[in-house]
Amino acid sequence: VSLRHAILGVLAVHSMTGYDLSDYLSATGRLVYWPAGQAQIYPELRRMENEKLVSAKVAPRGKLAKKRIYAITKIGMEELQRWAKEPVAYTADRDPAHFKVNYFDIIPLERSKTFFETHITVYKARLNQWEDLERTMRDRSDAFLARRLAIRPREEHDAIVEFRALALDGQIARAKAEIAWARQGLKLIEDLGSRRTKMGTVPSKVSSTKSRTAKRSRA
Amino acid sequence: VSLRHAILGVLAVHSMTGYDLSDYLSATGRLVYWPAGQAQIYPELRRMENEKLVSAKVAPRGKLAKKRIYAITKIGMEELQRWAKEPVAYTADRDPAHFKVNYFDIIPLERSKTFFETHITVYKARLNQWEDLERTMRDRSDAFLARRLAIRPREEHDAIVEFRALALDGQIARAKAEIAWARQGLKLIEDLGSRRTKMGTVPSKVSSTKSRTAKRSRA
DNA sequence: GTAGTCATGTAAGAGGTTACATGATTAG
DNA sequence: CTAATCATGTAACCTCTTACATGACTAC
Repeated sequence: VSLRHAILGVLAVHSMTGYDLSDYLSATGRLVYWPAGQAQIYPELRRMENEKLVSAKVAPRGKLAKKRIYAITKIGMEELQRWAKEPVAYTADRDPAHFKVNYFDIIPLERSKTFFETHITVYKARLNQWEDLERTMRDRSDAFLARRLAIRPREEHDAIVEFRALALDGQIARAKAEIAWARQGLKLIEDLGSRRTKMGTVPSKVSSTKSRTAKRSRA
Repeated sequence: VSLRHAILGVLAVHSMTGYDLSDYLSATGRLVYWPAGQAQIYPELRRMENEKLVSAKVAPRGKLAKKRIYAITKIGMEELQRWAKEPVAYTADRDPAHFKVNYFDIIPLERSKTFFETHITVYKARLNQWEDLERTMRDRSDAFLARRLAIRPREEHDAIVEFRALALDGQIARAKAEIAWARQGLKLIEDLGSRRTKMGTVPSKVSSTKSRTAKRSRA
């Protein structure tokens, strides 16, 4: 149960509606990033309200409409701390991308190449995202962090920032590892391409991806 | 849908029962590692049978009992290839361990220390597991790989081994990144501990942030 | 003969995704 | 006036996990 604690983590800093919560959690560049759709948020908030982890204040929106602004309760704060202390449950890491590479011997090399290029693109985007966030955090210009710091004693500020940065470093390290791995993949494809040309068209120099029927055997 | 393709990947090399499949996929040191319980395997096999991706041969087991030995069909092989060519769907990576570190400012340093030590233990075990597997693969002593190679032309053997090794390298790189990150965490804790002099004490009582005024009561 | 393994399943539930439904409010 | 945004939800479905149910077989 981690969505619940992501919600508590946000509400501990700033009360907001379910709509805003979904927005906050799902947007990139957020200190508490745990993407969740409205279909997940609204029912969860109701459950949390029943368990007194959060409290809702019904506020008017315009003339007729209303909205429910959720705030964390004392019980909610305690639950957040209890969960933070608790060890994480390590689940088997099944990575669909890594897994798929097992079967690249039965597809054209061109496809594998595209795969690794996409992989690099995806993780470079994520890397940038995390690095940007860490920067706005370290110079204390992130609004959410500033608010978090404002409600905590000054002597804790360093620890708060360092732990948040460390959390981001975990994501950053992973992204870097994925990029390096994908580059290793591209290198392998190049090597195999110059060695054989049986399963698919191989761009040995510049891409001349015209015919797949070219069959050359070496040695 | 990836369990389905893990199953096809195994059956492409060796026909077996649902029981054996669950065993194979879930055991460490397996080339096709995609842990799945029987509750997942059996219904999936039935669905796959309906779609003609696999075929079952009912074989006797002892005198009265029977078992269903599943084999991959031509359609199944085609589906495996189709899926291998298809790009992977990248989902948001939510890592509960990285996420939790965000909240280490509200728990005792001792707890955080335990967390990182556990993290290192977990990923060292995984690292060993993958490295062992890669070794038994590279020297061609893995039984599953040997069987895979036996049914493929010799000139493909290198590519098969290299791609499987690459897949493992992805897991290995990730494990190494996690270990390095956790060590960074331990170092941070040491630094914070020496700054604070009081090791293992809660920074301050968690107070409700509901009131943004300076209303903090010590319970 | 009993314990552990082989073998096949069902039930319930957690967590997440996609799509749909509804209506008020605000910005241009 | 219209479109985008704010706001709250429901329904269906997918994947995975945990627990339970059943019974035959094998090793000791």
